[in-house]
Amino acid sequence: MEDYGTVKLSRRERQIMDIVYQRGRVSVADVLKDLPDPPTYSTVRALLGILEEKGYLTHVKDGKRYIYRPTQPRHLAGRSALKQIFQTFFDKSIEKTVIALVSEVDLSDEELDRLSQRIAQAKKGDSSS
Amino acid sequence: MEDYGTVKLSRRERQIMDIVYQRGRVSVADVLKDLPDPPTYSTVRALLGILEEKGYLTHVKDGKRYIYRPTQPRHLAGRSALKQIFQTFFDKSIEKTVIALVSEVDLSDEELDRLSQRIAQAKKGDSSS
DNA sequence: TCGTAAATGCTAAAATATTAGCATATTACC
DNA sequence: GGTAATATGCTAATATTTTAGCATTTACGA
Repeated sequence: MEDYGTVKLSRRERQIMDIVYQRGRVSVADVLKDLPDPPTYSTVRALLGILEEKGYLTHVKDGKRYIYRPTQPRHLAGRSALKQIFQTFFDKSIEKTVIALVSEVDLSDEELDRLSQRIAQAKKGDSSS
Repeated sequence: MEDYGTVKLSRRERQIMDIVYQRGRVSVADVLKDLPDPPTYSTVRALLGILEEKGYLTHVKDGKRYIYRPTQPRHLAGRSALKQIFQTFFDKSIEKTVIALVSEVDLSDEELDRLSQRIAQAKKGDSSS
């Protein structure tokens, strides 16, 4: 599946995909609730249909309504997105990106310790969790 | 400045902003070179003009051509982008995001060590790089 | 200096995205 | 079963984005 962050998707489509990945599974009403400058119910349905047609979503029926889910698993989509970010803003340097990430919020000392430990561990097992 | 990743920008505009942030400063020809499914020179000029009008870019003259640069500094735009990513794909967990990032590429043992050290350091000085 | 290559200014057409509205179906409840 | 509430199916209008083309300007070298 193509990287959805940069290419192919329109503004609204992107906004919707973000909501879908945040929630995991969505109804039309869910999406409507989260969309900035929310359009009408009809509009959201149309967009979801387009995204499904393009292959980014599938739906199943739940009672009388549709529940949409992404076709590409969340962790894969996240990887693609991260790749895009660290290529664009951080000179393709993982290290720079991690530093920026860590300074983004205030982590407690314990959290920082845990993090550096887990990274240190990664060089051994690489347990593909 | 508004987060340019999710809202307000069209598909082409986003593609162009990504190129601008990757390169730092761009001529029309630069952008054209990097755009997927490249349109014409004219088209790129129009888009750059729009982005400037919207406040995302400025230009200066360099000889007879324009050089465009982002108005928002790269590291700030990167922070916004990262925030968006870890909220959308990683349950707002810095830790999950870092793990994903580190497993994205094969880092050498030294690099991993250095990284975990720098994170461990962050809990003390927080020297604003 | 004068010509030429390569840039920008501007305008308008074409394509695409976004939206709304009406018709129809499905579920739940009395 | 009948009915109201709440879905979806589909179509068409509107808005925006994307594109190209022509006119004009600018820098540089013969």
